[in-house]
Amino acid sequence: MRIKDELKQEAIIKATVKLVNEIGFVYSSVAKIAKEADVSPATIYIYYKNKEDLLVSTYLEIKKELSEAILAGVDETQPLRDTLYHLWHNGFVYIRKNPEYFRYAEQFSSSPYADLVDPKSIEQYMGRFSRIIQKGIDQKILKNVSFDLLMAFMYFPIVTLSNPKLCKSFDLTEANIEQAFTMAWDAIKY
Amino acid sequence: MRIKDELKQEAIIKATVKLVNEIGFVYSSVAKIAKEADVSPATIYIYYKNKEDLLVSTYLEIKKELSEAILAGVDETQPLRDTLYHLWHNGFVYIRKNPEYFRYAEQFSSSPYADLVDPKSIEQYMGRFSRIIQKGIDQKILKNVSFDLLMAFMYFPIVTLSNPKLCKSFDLTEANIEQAFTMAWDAIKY
Amino acid sequence: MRIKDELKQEAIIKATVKLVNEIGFVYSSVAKIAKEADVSPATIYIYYKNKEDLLVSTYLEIKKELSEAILAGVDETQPLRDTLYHLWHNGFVYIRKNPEYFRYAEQFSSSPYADLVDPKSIEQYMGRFSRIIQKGIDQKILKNVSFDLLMAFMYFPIVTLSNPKLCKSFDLTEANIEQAFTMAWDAIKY
Amino acid sequence: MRIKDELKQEAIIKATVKLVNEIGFVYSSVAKIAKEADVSPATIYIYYKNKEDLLVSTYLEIKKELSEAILAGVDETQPLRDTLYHLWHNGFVYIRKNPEYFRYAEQFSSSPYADLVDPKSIEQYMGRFSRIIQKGIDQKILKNVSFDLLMAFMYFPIVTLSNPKLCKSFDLTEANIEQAFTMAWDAIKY
DNA sequence: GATGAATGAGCCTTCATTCAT
DNA sequence: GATGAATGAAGGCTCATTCAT
Repeated sequence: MRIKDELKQEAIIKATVKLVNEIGFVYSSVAKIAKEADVSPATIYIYYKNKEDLLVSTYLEIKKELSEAILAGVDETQPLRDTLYHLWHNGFVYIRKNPEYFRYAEQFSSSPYADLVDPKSIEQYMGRFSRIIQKGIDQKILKNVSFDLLMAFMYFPIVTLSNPKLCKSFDLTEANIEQAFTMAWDAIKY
Repeated sequence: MRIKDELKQEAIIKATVKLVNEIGFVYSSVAKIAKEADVSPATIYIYYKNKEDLLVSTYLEIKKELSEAILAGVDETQPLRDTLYHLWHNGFVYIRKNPEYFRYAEQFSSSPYADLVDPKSIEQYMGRFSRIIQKGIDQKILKNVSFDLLMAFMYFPIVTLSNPKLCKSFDLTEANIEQAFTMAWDAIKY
Repeated sequence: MRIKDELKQEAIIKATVKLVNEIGFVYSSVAKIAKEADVSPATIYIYYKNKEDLLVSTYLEIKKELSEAILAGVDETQPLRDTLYHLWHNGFVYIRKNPEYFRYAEQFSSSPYADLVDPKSIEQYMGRFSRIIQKGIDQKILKNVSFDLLMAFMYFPIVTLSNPKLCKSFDLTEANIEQAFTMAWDAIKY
Repeated sequence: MRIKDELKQEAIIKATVKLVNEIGFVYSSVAKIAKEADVSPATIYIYYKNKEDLLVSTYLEIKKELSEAILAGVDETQPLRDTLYHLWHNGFVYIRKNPEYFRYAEQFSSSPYADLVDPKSIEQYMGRFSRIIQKGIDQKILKNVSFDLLMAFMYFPIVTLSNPKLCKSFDLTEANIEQAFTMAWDAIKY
């Protein structure tokens, strides 16, 4: 038996991301993705159970990459503000380097496919971040509010600001990233 | 001749919103909407030029309602913090009362149909809010940062927190609304 | 009771002919015809049983006009060649003056609606022409061939030559009309 | 992989021709053609870009066949009258053998789809015929009149006479074909 | 493993016609 | 008589998926 061709799978993922970015989630049919990847539609069904599986897997792959990128090089022994800024900065840098992956994830999140993702598969990436936050609350460095609230000011602004549709004039420069962080920090600090 | 049945149009809008909330934007076909509204598919085309028109019109209608609700009773002579809290509170109250309209608008914003909306038709609702913010900056009450940044901490958290998909455990109680505002205010105040 | 408005009926016929000429038989929907005639679709159903009736009636109306025009001023006491030329000329003149009626009739003839016309309603107009022809045969002025054959060379060339789609460069000038007749006459004469 | 099933494509063409002949151009929907061909509607779109392409391609195929049939075995060294009779006869024979193809072509020619055919693709078949005619004019065997006029008496009568709708009692017997030719020849000869 | 052919279900939209005023 | 609203059926076409090689 032949083994699955990694290059082929990669081509499929790239085509998926590219098409979703170019023509949107709805119009990215399996046939079009196959054509873009220079592959038969049937081939996609060798690597993925169905379209849903393709889209969800691609999303999870990106989400994993993003999470790893965000947590890269984090040193929890540093002051909390520095640690959080490190995370914050990592997030923006990843998006700046991989805007098309980020946009795919954004589109996916607000599509009906999002409901199909097992929440645990996302939360696993949050574990460490969650613990860092909790420590900040315990030490009375952060406001003692719900996790959702802290996320709303420490994580989602990254997404909002990086979305050119929502924030047309916010460029991902170092100065802007830092200025935004100051605001986020002011929001959550005790 | 027969006059247009207002109830019929309303039924169409309600069916549209309901279906989009239940099964998502993509799967809400004209046929399904018609069935839900207890109307012939062809009837929809009496009231709307096409599917796009139906969806966009419904969105604009909601956006208008939301904007009016947010600006209702605003008194700019009050201290800025009070004014902004008033707006903030109005927003959450509207969403609490019309969660299905809000969710429709959210899904619409992140769909390809969003590109079809003339930006001006949205910005018109922002005018007054924008002036209030600018005054705050001029008086050095607010941080002197870009409008996008202030929006990211003063407006989009409303959207984020109200989205049960993103914030599962954030209920729109008065206490939570106020707590969230404190954070937003801390983020933007000078 | 009110009487039917002749102007309205005429507007409907004119709109029908105009639209069929402009956008073709297939695309001339009742709704479009109604709009062109500045009338409600329902109104058309007051004057005509259904779409078929509208189209057939319009056709018959034109056919009648054409037949009358062709036979106008015919004097059978003249030499046969002169009589036939008179008819021939009349035909071309009518078409030259009413190209849109002619084109409508042409399109109708080759549409499925044509099958719905009672052949008798057409043949009635042919009666006199038929007798003239028969006399020519009896007097051995014309070839003793079937009526269809004589029509193929004495009548259908009018239609063919007047159809700009088929004969792009044949203009309906007097010289051309006469030249064509000479050929037709040569074909049928004994 | 599966290779394209030639039988399937042929079935589609046959079904198209059959249906157009039976129920007319307008009512021959893709769905009905598919059913007649015992094929899925979607399959038709594998072989043809769209309905237009299906109809036009079928027409061109027939036109090509007809043209080849007409020109088959033509020997220009023979006397012009014999050559033309050969062409004339060939045309009738093809139509007699393939009446359904001929009727399809006729209906197509007078449908709005006809406008979509590149005139050149038709004219190419006319080239040789056109040269034969021109030689006849130069040698003063034929009347010195426009090409359209010669066509009106040498080509279109074939079409007219073969159309049972127009000429109910003209059978394509050898005697009739010859008789008709005599008339055509009389029309065009010098 | 890989493919292009093949498909039934469903898409958005328009149709000829009737209804209610 | 005249109308615009209303409709079920059907239009052409694309979809996610499976088949056969």
